[in-house]
This record gives sequence, C-alpha cells and structure tokens, in this order.
Amino acid sequence: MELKLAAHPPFSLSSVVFSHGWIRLAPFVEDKATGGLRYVLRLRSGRAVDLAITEADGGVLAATDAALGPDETAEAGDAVTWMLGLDQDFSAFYERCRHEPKLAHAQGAARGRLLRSATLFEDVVKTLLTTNTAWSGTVRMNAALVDLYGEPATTDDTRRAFPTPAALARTSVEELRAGPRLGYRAPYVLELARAVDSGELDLEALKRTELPTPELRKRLLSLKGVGGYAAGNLLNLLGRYDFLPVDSWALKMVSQEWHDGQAVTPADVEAAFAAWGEWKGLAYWFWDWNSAS
DNA sequence: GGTAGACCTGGACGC
DNA sequence: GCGTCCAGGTCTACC
Repeated sequence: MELKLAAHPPFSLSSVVFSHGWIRLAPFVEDKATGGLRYVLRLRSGRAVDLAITEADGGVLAATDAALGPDETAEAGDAVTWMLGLDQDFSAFYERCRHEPKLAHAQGAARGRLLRSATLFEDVVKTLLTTNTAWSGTVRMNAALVDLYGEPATTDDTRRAFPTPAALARTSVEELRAGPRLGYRAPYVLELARAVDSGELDLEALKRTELPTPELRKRLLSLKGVGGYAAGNLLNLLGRYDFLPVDSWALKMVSQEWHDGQAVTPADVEAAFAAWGEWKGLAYWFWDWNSAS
C-alpha cells in the first residue's frame, strides 16, 4: 500500500521528526536512508503494520508491504495525518514570530508541528515515562513495554506496535515493576490502561475536544501520575500551547537565557513566555536558546 | 496554599 | 566490584 497525504504548507518532515525526543521512542524509528521515519501502527482490525513515511511533494508518502483494505487504508491515513499534524496551520504563530529574532527561523524551517503517537493513550504513557527519570530511562522503559506487550507487525515480527490499553490492562503492578521496570510508575500506567480498556475513560475523544484549555488541563491533571509538567507536555501535543511543560531543562534554559544562571522557579518560566499567550508552548519549544545543552 | 518526604532507577563518583 | 549519592516529577501527608 502507498498513500499520498497532503500537508498544510509550509511543511518539512524532518522538522516534525526532530521536533522533540519522541522519534527515539519505539515504535518510532528514524529512517536515515530516506530522511523519514518508520512506525508500527496497530489497526482496529488487530493487525499491526510497519509504515515507512517519507517526504513527498506537498506532503508525505506512507507505505507498507502489507496489503490493506479500504477501511484500513483510510485508518492509516488518518493516523499519519494526526501523528504528523499534516492539517495544522501555524500562520498566526508565524506572524508573531516575525517580530522576534529568536523565532525568526520558525516559518522558514516549518517549525510548529510536534511529533505525536497514533493514540493519546500512547502519548500519555510515554509522558508518564519521562517523569522523574533520565531520558535513557524513558527510552529503556518504553522499549521494554513495546517488546513485551506490543503486537508484532504482520510483515516483520521484529517490529512491534505500542501496547494497547487491553494488553497492559491484563498485566499487574508487580509484572510492570519486574518486566519493563516501571518502578513507582507501574500503578499509574496500569490504572490508566484499565480505565481506557474498560471504557471508563475515553482519552481519544480529547484529541478533538472543544473544551477550553484550562478545563482540558484539569482532565489531564486528574490522571494519576500526571502533574503540571506532564499536563503541559500533553496539551502541547494536543495543539494547545497556552501552558508550558516546565521541567528541570526548562528551568535551566530560562535561567541561562534571562537570569545569568541564577536559580529560577516555574513561575519565572511562565513569565518569560507570558506575552506569547496561546502560542507560549510553541515559542518555548522552538526558541533559539543561548545554550542548547 | 505551600512544603517535606517518599517513590524508583540508573549513572556518576569514591573507595 | 561495591556502596553511596544524586537527579528526575508527582503524590500524599502535614502545617
């Protein structure tokens, strides 16, 4: 199957792929040969297909060796559109950037889109795995979850999809501690998986909700293990940029950028980008920091 | 509303 | 090789 998908201009696949660290988290894989990426997508039919996504004129080409029916093809197209934010329009953000040298590169480099997973469930779990650990720990825990509980791709059983809520709901806290070594995060991931699997929690509905951002943030904060940083990160992935994912890196960057290396608080980070209003998150993500370390 | 301590793991460091 | 310390967000209990 090959599927051509158009993107709202300007668009750069590499800009999305390297927008943040998600490309390092399975089942995402950077495809250095093409400059694109691969991702194992689990379809509603239960099949897992290994997608190769490359940049094409005006958008992307999504291809897989698996033969897909019309419904599966449409589902894959919707998933890729969501993951890459192909329909997102950042013209208002770019207008603001024209007056800010630190973001002068944004439009030319087609900055704005943040790589996201096929489901919000996957992005919430991944965000939980970023909390209170080094990045190497996040990569390790995520890879273990995929290896242990992910559906193998139909055409390559060495590649696996991210585990479904049902697959994780069948585990136990003890198993999630011992296998993927999630530590204290195990009960949070299990509770989330069981709530989604049972239908008690419809996370995917939040992708297109028209709830005001503060209300949506409250919903996210009600999830066990999701605090201010995690909620900010998830809001940004959902296309809501008026809250920041303030973590230790943000504190360090703002300290170096505006406070001569002196310690700053989360309130200082918020204040630094307050003028950006509904675009705070994007200004933060793509700011040309004095120190990129 | 603000704060302290616990949670868990891996990496850095000293011995 | 072993033990200790620390970093990384969130939760809970307490004030």
